Order: sequence, then structure tokens, then C-alpha cells
Amino acid sequence: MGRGKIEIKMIENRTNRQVTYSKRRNGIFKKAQELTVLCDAKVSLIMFSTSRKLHEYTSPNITTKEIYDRYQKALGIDLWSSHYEKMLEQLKNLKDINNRLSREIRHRLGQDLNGLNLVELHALEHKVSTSVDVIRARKLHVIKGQTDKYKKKINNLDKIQQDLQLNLRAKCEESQYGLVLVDNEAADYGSAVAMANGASNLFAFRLQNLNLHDAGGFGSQDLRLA
Amino acid sequence: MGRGKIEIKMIENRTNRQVTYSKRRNGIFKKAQELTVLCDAKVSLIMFSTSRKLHEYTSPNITTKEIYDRYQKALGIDLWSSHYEKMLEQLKNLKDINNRLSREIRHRLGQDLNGLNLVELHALEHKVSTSVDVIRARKLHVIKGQTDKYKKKINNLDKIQQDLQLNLRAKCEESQYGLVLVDNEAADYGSAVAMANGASNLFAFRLQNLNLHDAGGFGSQDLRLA
DNA sequence: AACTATTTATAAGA
DNA sequence: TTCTTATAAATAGTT
Repeated sequence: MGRGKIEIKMIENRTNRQVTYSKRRNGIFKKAQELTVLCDAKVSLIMFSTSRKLHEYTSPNITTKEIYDRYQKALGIDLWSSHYEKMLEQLKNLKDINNRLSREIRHRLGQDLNGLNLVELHALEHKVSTSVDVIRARKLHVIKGQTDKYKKKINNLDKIQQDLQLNLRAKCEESQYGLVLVDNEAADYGSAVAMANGASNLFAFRLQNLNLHDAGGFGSQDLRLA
Repeated sequence: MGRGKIEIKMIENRTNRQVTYSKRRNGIFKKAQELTVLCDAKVSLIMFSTSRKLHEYTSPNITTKEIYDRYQKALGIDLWSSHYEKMLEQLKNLKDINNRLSREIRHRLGQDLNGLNLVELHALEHKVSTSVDVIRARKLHVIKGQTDKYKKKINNLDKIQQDLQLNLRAKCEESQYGLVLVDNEAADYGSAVAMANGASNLFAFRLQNLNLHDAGGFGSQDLRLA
């Protein structure tokens, strides 16, 4: 349809090709639009020129995604299925795991026990009771670690005091220059005491916190300094 | 282009519309194919008739998916992202929940306690210890329910025996026809005993199972028939 | 971008 | 549906 008939083969001249692309693109878009209106059809027309430039027509009242969803449904394929289905499966697995974990926790909390028979209840009691033992052992271990550290600090403090007393005695037997030295030692002594007190206060604070949470109370032997 | 000019509006006659759809569909496909060849373009043309029937044209040497991938790239969008990202978020949330639940359970099992300080350990001990109390209380409740049932059955059995003895005594003081009646009563007596034994065996079985799981043992008062 | 001679598409009818 | 054909529409080559 033009001044002359043309053969349908690639137009070698770049400019001519570009011009023809433009003209025919408009033509095909118009056809698509007419088809949409005349025949109540839904059309998605996507095209890329040689220069990879995008042009598209989509019928009104529908999106490209909807067209493509319909397309996949019609062909019974899902180009994203492998990815999508893997995710769905993952989701399902995680939900299952979640449910099992939640149930386990609820039971360990003493909730939802109605479904359990005597055997299951006893097994659960034993499990949780064993856990308490493990946790208590761990707690005692931590307490022992902290008291050991505390005792060590006290020992250090004792040693420093002894050294100080020795030094003081020595200094008193020396000249007046000793005073300066004594001042220095006194500074050291002060920081050592501060340090020891600091550690001690820290520990006291922790014990206090413990008691705040100790609704059940724990046996006196639990806090014995081993 | 036809015997007469037509207005571009929906063709009301279903048949005419279908015929026009057919003709124009062929026309537009031909145009798409010519554009592909003449201009070295890539075209994806998807359409649905009123009856939702799918027809498509895709340029050779390219797939519909590739066209759509290019399309999304060109527009800088991702048609599936909203769906996809929602799923990703769901996955992430479930994983987080899982991790928290797992951690809670591990702690309640007495595992992975290294990261906990003394306060946390004590709180944990208290929580789990409280749970044991709840579970134990529930267990005792169940045991009491079963023993009550057991006692009730024994009472019933006693009553049946008393009735039998009364009846037997009465029958002995009657005529020889009494023997038939005694046989009937004996049958009843047997089934009653079987029933009582059955219940008793069931309970014994449960206690046996309990003992299999009873590594820690439970106090004798726990099994006292209240 | 226009123009326009010519080809092509297609509406209506069979 | 498919074919026919008169006519509308598209467009190749030109300006």
C-alpha cells in the first residue's frame, strides 16, 4: 500500500527502516485500539525497535500485569512459578515450624495442657523440671564465677594494704622526702580502694536485681559463697 | 476500508463482532509480523476476545518472557515486586519469629545459656520453675480425676456384690426355679467384674507408662489416692 | 512532516 | 466459516 509494492524483508537503509518503523508502529497501534473498541477485546502490544526503544499499547481498563497474568493462566504456565512456589513452600514450612515451636513453648509454660494425657503430662513435667535443674546449675556456676572474682579482688586489696603498711613503716623510718613518696602511694591506695568498691558495688547491685525478680525465692544455700 | 466506512465503536451484534475480531486479528498479526521483518523489531502482541480466548504473536528468536523482562527493565518497574516483596517480608517475619521461639525453647531447655547474665538466668530459672509447678498441678488434677473414676467404679462393684449376695440369699430360700435366676445373675456379675477389671487394668497400664518416663521419680504422696 | 499514487485491509454480502 | 469485491485505510516513495 504505497507508491510501489515492497518485499517483506529487512530494510537495509537505517533511516528508511526507522521511518517505516515509525509509520507502521502508529498504524498497528491504531489497529490495536480499533480492535479493542470494535470487538471489546483486551490487547497488550509491546515492541522494541532495533535501537531497543520501547513502545507499548495496552487496552484501557486493564494493566499489562493483568494481561500477562491472564496470559499465563490461559496457557497454564507460570514463568515465575519455580521461584514463587519455592517461596510458598518455604512459607509453609516456616509456618509449620512456628506452630510446633509455639506449641512446645505453650506446653512448657503450662498452657494448653488440656489435650495431654497423664503420660504426656508427666513426661512434660520431667522435661521442664530437668531444664530447671540445668538452668539452676548454670546460675550457680555464674554466681561462683562472680564470687571468685570478688574474693580475688579482696585478696588483692589485702595485699595492697599490707604493702602500704610495710611501705609506710619504711617511709616513717626515712628522711622528710619520704612524704612525697607517701603521697604518691596514697593516691594509688585510693584508686585501688575505689576499684575494689566499684566491683563490690556492682555485685551488690546485681544481687539486688536478682531479689527483685525472685518471687519464688531461692534457697539460702544457692547464694552461699562457695 | 470496506464496502462502507464504519464508526469505531463497539459492534453490538455478537456474530458480527466475532467475525470482525477474526478478520482484524489476522490483519494486526500480519502487521506485527511485517514490522518485525521490515524493521528488525521485537514485538509481543497478546489479545483476549470478549470470550476471553487468547491469541498471541511473538517475534521469532525471542520469548514472551524475554519481552516482558525487557519491558520491565525499560520501565524500571517490576510487575511482580509487590507480590514478591510481600512474600519476602512474610518469610522474614516468620524466620524472626522462629528464631525467637527457638531461642526461648533452647533457654527453657537449659541450652545456649552462655550469653545470659545472672539476672537473666535467675529470671529464666524462676519462669521455668513456675511452669513446672503449673504442669505438676495439672498432672495431679488429671490423676485425681482418674482415681475418682476408679473409686466410683469400685463403689459400684461393691454395691453390685451386695445386691448379689442379698439376691442369692433370697433365692436360696425359694423354690428350684431359683437356679435359673441365679445363672442370669451370675452372668451379670461376671460382666460387671470384667468391666471393673478392665478399667483397673487401663489405669495400671497408665501408671506403668508413667514409671517408664519417671527418671526423676515423683513423691509418693503424688500418687496417694486422695 | 506532508503528499499522494498505489497497495492493502476489510465491511458487507453471498 | 470462507470467499468475493467494492471501498476505506495504510503507507512507500517522493517532496
